[in-house]
Amino acid sequence: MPLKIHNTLSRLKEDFVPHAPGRVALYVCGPNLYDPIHVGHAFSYIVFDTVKRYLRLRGYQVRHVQNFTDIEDRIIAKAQKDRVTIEALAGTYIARFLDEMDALNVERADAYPRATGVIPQIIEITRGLIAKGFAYAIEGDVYFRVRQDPDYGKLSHRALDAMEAGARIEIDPRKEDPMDFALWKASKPGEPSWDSPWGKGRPGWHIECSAMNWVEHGDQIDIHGGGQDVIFPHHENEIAQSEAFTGKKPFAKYWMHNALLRLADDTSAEDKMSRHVGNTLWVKDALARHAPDAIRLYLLSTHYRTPLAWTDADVDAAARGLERLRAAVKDASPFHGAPRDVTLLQWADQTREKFVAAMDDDFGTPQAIAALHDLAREINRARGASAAAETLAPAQATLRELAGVLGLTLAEPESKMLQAAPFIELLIETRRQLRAAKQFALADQIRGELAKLGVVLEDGPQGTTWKAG
RNA sequence: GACGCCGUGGCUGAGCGGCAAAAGCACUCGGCUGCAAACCGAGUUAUCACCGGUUCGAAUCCGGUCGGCGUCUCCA
Repeated sequence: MPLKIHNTLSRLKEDFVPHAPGRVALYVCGPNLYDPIHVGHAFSYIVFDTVKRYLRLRGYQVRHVQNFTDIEDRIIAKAQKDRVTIEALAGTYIARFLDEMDALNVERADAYPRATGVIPQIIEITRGLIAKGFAYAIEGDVYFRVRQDPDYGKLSHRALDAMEAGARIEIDPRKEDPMDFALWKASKPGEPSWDSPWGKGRPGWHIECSAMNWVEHGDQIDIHGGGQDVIFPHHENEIAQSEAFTGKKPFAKYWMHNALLRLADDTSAEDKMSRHVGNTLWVKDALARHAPDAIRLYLLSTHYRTPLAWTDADVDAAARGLERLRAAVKDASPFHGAPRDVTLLQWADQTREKFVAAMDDDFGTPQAIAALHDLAREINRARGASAAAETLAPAQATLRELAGVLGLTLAEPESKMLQAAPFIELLIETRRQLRAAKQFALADQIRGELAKLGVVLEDGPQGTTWKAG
């Protein structure tokens, strides 16, 4: 069975066949560096991190490129407001971005090109487009001539004439068509600028992605990803520029767009999370409240093309579900009573099949997660029946591996009570002796008092363990 | 106005023409335990928004209604 991917271009699920067998060129839209990222961004990056991990499980060699847009109107404005250079501003947010991605177990991309790093190529593409009649220069600006591109609108499925009716920005009378967009903008005094054949200026908003793709991947790529909010105009324009410049179609074979995360606010109205609207939850704040695994499990529990409204209560519910998966991969029982049982192995194999079938269908993470829960239950059941370690281990390895495809570590959360550990162990030992002496009232008191301090004791056949509650 | 998306048990959320409508959270009862927790088992909440149609058969397809949402040069 082939992997199927929903392609925004065709609005259909298509069999995935990359240009080069076994290799995938993946480009994911990265952040504009004028602010930290919020969990909506993180959702997109987690989705495509999962896509990448799954492609690898499917045997593909993936080259993943993610851009940093470090020159743009808002960045310039923010840098001026903060009285720093755009380089310094970008550097600050890039460092923070990488830290936050690491924390969320989002694998690093193979390359992180920056818009300001591809200025010569941007100029080259712009010149090429002018030479081919796809662009024109006016007073230091260069615009793309949308009427020259008969395919314009094919990604967002819009007709040029229909769009003009809804245009709500002031029309620049110098442009041949209101929909023509800037490839290069003449710089205003005090703004960062680069020399070009059209005078001092800087890139428009869309051209940098065409240039970075061209530099990192070449004329054509396999998968281009991003949020649904950048389908138009950003990706539409990117296609127009790239295909007009290289003459090769399609620029990207599969366009994947994740639905937008919403944030339920106090009035219970749910709006798209957006830096412009102001209803954002910074990744940093989300990480302060929730474990990375819980955040990922929560975000992936809905299909990536279905809108999701973030609530802390739902993330907490996901965290409790995560506990079951964690419990299943804990150390196997050291008892050797039961014979090695093949039933559990069959469950593991079946889970792998269900997982792959779910992910093959346009990355069906909700069903993939359900399969993981099914396997966890079987493992726990087998352990409850005193299954031997060698029976549990292969199934646990499968669970770990598949959870890993979703970027879940299943690691115990870092204890904030490491300092207290020796004292807790001491209390546990004291309590063990009390229990041995049937002094249950005192033993229960210790357990109860520790619980109040956020330490949960669990008595098992092999003794008592504790965790931060 | 144009182009789309969504409405499934208390909550989250799969399924998208035909096995008893996944899975998680919550809840109830039972097992295990000195008692708990964790885990396991059993179970309760579903007129699949509403109306009509197509079909042997629809949550799933078609038409309409109501409600919610996205994009239409700020946006992951």
